Amino acid sequence: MASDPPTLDATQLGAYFALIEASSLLRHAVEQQLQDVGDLSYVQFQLLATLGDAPGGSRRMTDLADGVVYSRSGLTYQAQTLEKRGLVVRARALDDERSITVTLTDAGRALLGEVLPGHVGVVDDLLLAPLSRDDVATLADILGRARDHMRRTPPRSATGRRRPGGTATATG
Amino acid sequence: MASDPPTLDATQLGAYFALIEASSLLRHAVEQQLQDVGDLSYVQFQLLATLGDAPGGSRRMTDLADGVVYSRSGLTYQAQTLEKRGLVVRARALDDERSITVTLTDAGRALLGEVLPGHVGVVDDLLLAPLSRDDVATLADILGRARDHMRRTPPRSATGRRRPGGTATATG
DNA sequence: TATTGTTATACTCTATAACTATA
DNA sequence: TATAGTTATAGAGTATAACAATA
Repeated sequence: MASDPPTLDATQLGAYFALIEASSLLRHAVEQQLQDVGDLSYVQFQLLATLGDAPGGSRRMTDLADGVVYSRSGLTYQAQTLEKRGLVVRARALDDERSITVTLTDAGRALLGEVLPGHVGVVDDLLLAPLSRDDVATLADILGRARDHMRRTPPRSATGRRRPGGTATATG
Repeated sequence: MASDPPTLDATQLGAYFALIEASSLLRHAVEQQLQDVGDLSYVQFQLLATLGDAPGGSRRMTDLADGVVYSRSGLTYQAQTLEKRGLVVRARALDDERSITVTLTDAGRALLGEVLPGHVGVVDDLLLAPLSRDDVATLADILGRARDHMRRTPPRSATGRRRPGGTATATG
């Protein structure tokens, strides 16, 4: 009658831990480089890079949030920070008066260009170096599927699995 | 004469982005569960779990830090927090008077047991669900190699790649 | 001198709730 | 009413530097 498998086998654990630790190490190294070279946090870099890929360097706030930030106020905070530094500009959207359009400035694009080579260098040296061409393709495929699945899967706060029994607080 | 490949090809970018986004989504979901059920941050959970795997539930502070925390003061902070909640105990090490041994308490182990099923559930539902058995094994292999490589690779702050040319600050 | 760990401090970031304005 | 975004605020976490104690 038990519906939850309470454990993972060794392989599953290995995949999970490897994912967490590899991404953590990579992210830490990348953050270091971005901070050193561009005085940017990773989130800020992601926002700039997202804008850099967008047509006209513009995106609505809501669209910008996508996979990068998990709360609206957090995005507002970062957008303000970037705007103060002159890396982006915010303006009301033309069609929808509620929306704000965030646009990459020349300075923002320049900084992106300054930071990018080193960024790529870190990813190259740390993540890609020990992997074959096939490995990289396989990794992209598997993790791509996992990511797509996670995107589709809603947070299950009120779903099934809660805590089993008693009180959760462990002392005071 | 160019030594830095300034870009990644589509596959490499795909692998990198998929890694970052998948791990970010997974981590966010797991953090939510840990917070809800055990009032634990991910780092705190990692520390408890590391102790749970250690012989006698004990580790020296330095050893505990390993892949989890990137500064000593950060570890001290977390260890204090966990100790205040009665989840771990700290005591001077027997052999080396400088060292502190951190030990999981019964309450700590209990909380770990309370949190673990849901934790596994999230990993199962979010990461493993869309993957075949082979995918998982492959993922563990590839990311395991990447992680091992990163562990061995020292941070290259003073190494080769710095910023290319002019000033990095983009405005003020 | 090098290592282990703590403290003080300052800062970044995130999230929640209340709020404004437009659709 | 629902959506887009901001503000106020509070809390968690992190890192640096100075410090004490042991090896």
